[in-house]
Amino acid sequence: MTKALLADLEWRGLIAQTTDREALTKDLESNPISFYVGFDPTAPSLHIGNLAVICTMRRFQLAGHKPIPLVGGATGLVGDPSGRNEERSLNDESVVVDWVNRIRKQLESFLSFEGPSAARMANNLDWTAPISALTFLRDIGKHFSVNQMLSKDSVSARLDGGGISYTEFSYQVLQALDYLELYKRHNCILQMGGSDQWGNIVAGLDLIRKVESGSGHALTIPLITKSDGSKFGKTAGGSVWLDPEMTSPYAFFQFWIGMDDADVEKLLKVFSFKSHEEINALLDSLKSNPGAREAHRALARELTALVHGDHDAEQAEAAAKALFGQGELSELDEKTLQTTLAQLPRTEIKKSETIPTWVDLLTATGVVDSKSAARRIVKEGGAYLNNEKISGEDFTPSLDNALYGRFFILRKGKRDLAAVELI
RNA sequence: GGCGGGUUGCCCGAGCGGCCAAUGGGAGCGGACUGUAAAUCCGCCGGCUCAGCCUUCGAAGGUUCAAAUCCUUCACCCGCCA
Repeated sequence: MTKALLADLEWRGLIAQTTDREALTKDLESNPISFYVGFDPTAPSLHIGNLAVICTMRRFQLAGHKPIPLVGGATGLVGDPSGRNEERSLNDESVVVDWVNRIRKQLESFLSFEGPSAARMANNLDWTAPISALTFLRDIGKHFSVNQMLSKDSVSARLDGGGISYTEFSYQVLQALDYLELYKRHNCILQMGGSDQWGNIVAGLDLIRKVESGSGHALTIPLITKSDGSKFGKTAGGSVWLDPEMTSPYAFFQFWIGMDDADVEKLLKVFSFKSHEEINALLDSLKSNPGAREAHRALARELTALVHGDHDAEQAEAAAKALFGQGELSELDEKTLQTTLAQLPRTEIKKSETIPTWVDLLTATGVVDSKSAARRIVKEGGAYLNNEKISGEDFTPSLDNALYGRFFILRKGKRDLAAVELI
């Protein structure tokens, strides 16, 4: 499989750009290499946009290479200008430290830290923090030509647009230093990243050449795009996060299930660890029997399991089946119902108090922004209680409607569900 | 520093004293069709104690029975000149 690694990536559409392809192929095929991918802590969690490169890292490890996931404890304090037309606002140091820890933990679950190709976690704060400003300017800065720095896409875009601070302008130097450090410490000879990272990665290669007379490789993967032009990984509710507290496994599962048919082929290839044959079989099914949605289901199942574990993936799928199945909700046993509802947006009311109207309940779950919005849903005929359509803006569920005496399932439209528990 | 243009609801963008919660497009939402898809069609799309009321058109003041629309000051953006 090692030999076929790049070919496999190619087939999956995962290669945007590489440095000398032949040299890279040769290095990958002759020996296991160390390679790194950096993740800056810009939020408390990684999101689905990070997943393609994470999966790619995993593919490299499965092929016998040694991953160095790097969390940008230092670079996260500075801010990467790549792909942004505005200056980032700086986050508090304590916040970044917290995010570093959380992201490190998330990354750990995708890689193996044992065996011959064990992964090794890195944090660029380790070597960046101790450097004095003078050392930095004399030993590192001297190798950078401002002329070249200005020509990078990430910088020139900003020169034309909203401007750039000295802080963010320096970002590429820090990232270059990371590559140099990892090259020196662990003989890391490949850096991967999203296609917007090309400039930063190449800056590192230049630095390695100048300081160590060494050489390495760069590989970028394309930005995942959707066929309708909208941004992959964004939903109405915002980003799809990998943290189950921020995006429930159920919502995560639904994200994949709801994908356009037109995008499924690309997504399966990018994200699935199935063999080419298996993937092709799923794609055949998608063409011949689209209504069955087998490819969607396989994709959702596999990725939810990868990110949240088998158990949560099964729960999410079971929940989907229960809530969207043709079966009666009342046929679900209490325990299944409870675990299913646990993943939905929810609210609680006291049994002793008067039950609020459907509109008030839905508003309380946060599925709609305002009461007016909830009223509109009722007026337009998109309001359901326990999968049965209701009407009348003042409709109020009664205790008799409660499943097992304590649950209401509210539905808005076709697939937006929320749970109410009577306590 | 001088002169001119601009700042409108999630985004783009009309409106230029009353008929304006504000045209149109996009996004989003609901319905129909279908497959928890796409396309299409229909409807909705500031809030609320909802046949009424309240708060919006960069900010603050002012004129008027009445202002997003007129005046003043301030802030930011964009052109031309220096």
